Amino acid sequence: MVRLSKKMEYALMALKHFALAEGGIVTAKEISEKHNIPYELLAKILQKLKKDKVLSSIQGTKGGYQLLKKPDEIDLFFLMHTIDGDMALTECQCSHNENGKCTLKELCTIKQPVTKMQKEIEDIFKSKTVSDFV
Amino acid sequence: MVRLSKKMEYALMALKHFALAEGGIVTAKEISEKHNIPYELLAKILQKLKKDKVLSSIQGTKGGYQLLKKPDEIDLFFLMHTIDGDMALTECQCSHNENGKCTLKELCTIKQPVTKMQKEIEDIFKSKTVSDFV
DNA sequence: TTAATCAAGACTAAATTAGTCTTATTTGGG
DNA sequence: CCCAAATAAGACTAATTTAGTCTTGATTAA
Repeated sequence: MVRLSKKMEYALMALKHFALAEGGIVTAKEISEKHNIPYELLAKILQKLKKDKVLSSIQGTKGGYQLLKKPDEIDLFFLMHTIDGDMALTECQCSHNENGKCTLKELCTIKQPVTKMQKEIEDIFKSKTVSDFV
Repeated sequence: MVRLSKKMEYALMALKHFALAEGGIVTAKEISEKHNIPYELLAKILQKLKKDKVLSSIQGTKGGYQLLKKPDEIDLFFLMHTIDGDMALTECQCSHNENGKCTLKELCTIKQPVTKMQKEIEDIFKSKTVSDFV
């Protein structure tokens, strides 16, 4: 099954919200309530986005988050890495398995064409940015 | 995370095996042993492929499976449906949720662009056939 | 009759994903 | 100074999905 994680959906919804706020400060609570996203979960997503320099944060009362990058500078491939970690179509393609952890090893007879397909799907994700979702 | 299921990998490996057997009868056991695929799991995959007219089966001793379709007639989109069921990038895109089961409902603000992206990814799957994996 | 095979469904286990809880820390304002 | 509202971070639990196993039965060539 090929599917965006809930986290990715939430991240996109949140980033759309930030984009529409046009640089203003927005709190996790505001986004959580407006879009019906579990607060704690959203908070962690925003923290990840901060860690990867997509957002900046302001602590304390009157605090919140702000967009650091422009919506059209945030592509979905980057976002997937930030939110979900490695994106790979099959186990043997992802980076932490390059050194022979894939149980199929040389027995796996479909690796090459899968790699090609992987590339094509990655390109789709790279070609989409948050601005496409606003 | 976007990833092919193990079942899809196994199905592709098995179908490649059938393709190379050029119409000959192949048993589940043979494929299972040669490619290190759990027998019972593979057996169920082959049964699904039979149900969707990709393979035909012959029961009894000397039995086995045979390709019914040509490798280039079996595209990965069809295969995903056969093996994994619905393929949808987000919950609200998949057919069994059309009637309002998606918890985000109208609150979901990213539906349209996701639908477009979904279409592009589906097109990639439709453009690949088993013959690309042989 | 027996052994090898497909057929089918129930069951269990493992892995992943989603969501919650708890305990800080920061900071503006009364 | 203290409180309330906010971010920060990690442990924990729950739910879902995926992978794999077990069992029982039917078919058929030798």
